[in-house]
Amino acid sequence: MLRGDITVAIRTAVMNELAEVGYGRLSIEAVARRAGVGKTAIYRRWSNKLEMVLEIISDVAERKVPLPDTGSFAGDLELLMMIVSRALQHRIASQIIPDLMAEAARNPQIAETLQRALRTHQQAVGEKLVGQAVARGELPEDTDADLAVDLILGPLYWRLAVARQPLGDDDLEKLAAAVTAALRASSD
Amino acid sequence: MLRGDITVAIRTAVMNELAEVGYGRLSIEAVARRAGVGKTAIYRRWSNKLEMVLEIISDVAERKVPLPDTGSFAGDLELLMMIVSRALQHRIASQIIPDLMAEAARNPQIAETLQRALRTHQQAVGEKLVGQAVARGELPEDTDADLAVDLILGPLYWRLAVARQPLGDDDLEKLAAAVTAALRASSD
DNA sequence: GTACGACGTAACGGTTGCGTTCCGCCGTTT
DNA sequence: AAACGGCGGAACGCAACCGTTACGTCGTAC
Repeated sequence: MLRGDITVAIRTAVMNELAEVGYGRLSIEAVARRAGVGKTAIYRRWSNKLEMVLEIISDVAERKVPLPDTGSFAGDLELLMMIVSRALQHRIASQIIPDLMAEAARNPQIAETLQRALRTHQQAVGEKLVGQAVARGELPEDTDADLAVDLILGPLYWRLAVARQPLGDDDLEKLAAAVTAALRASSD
Repeated sequence: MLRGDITVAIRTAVMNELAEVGYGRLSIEAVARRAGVGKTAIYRRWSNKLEMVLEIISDVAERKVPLPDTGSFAGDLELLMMIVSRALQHRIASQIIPDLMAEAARNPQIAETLQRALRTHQQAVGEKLVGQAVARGELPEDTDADLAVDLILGPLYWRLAVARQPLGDDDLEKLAAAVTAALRASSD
């Protein structure tokens, strides 16, 4: 019964509004204005701001990242880091993600939604990446997948989302090499 | 002329309010209420919310971190990571920092203030740490100090401020060992 | 062609915050 | 003793947004 095109307009309006003003200052009225839609159309779909954002965000966040398998750990790692760095340099994502992360620190529902989306996929990616490398003999058997995830995503997130410094291909290579060295030695 | 005790009350109220509701929803009225102070006392000191927060934050952020020098790179690194992890696990800091980081993405003035505070100190710490280690022959001469900072702070920030998973002393050791290995190999 | 229902518009009363102003109080300075 | 000035409190007009309601339009299903 609800018109699909209008739902889409609202969803993209929410994303853009989130990027521009953040969750804290996001207002239903502004979303309606931006989407060219009446407030009623929004309240017909969701009962309040939190519910609306949660539904839209979790929908976007749960789109799976393709798990790399290039045949070598170095290749997998570089591909993964490339994908993540591209994502974190995307205009909207780079605004929304840190904002929601910060919001999650004080809103358990947002935290849970993000954790489910992030952790599930990232942990899976990390475990697959490490598992493949261990199976190939490229990494020690006792390699810690969680540690690997921290080492891979941490510097990328820090550099791109926090320090907000551009990351060139050469930087990416250096980073990948460093992470590889770190994990190779991790059984010491 | 302005009473110092009142200024202090306002400052701490701002910090607590920032931690609880974030910059986006921080209101002068709430700060005044929390500080047990009239709005006039606030407007007598700052002309608006942005100016107030910037002044207070930059004041706090510019308190220098003691630069470690334990005599060995491993010692320096572990000490630094311990200090940073302690700071990031502090209740108020762990709420305020990601929030302001996210806000910085859309407010150039906040971005500049944070960059100045963060970058200046972190870069200095990174360069000193790496410099000492290189001088002692513990790291290759061409070690990239920026890369080192990314590798040291990235995983910590990711783990504590983003993923919000506790970091035990053993995890810290593993992380430090991994970073050391990464940097040792970075001249390859 | 009639009934249904989602749509936009407009308005509602209520809340919150803005930045400003005026007041009376009170401690300090002179 | 008098003047000064920061203080809290209260109220101002204004703006934004909340969540809800009523209304008229329009496309679709029956």
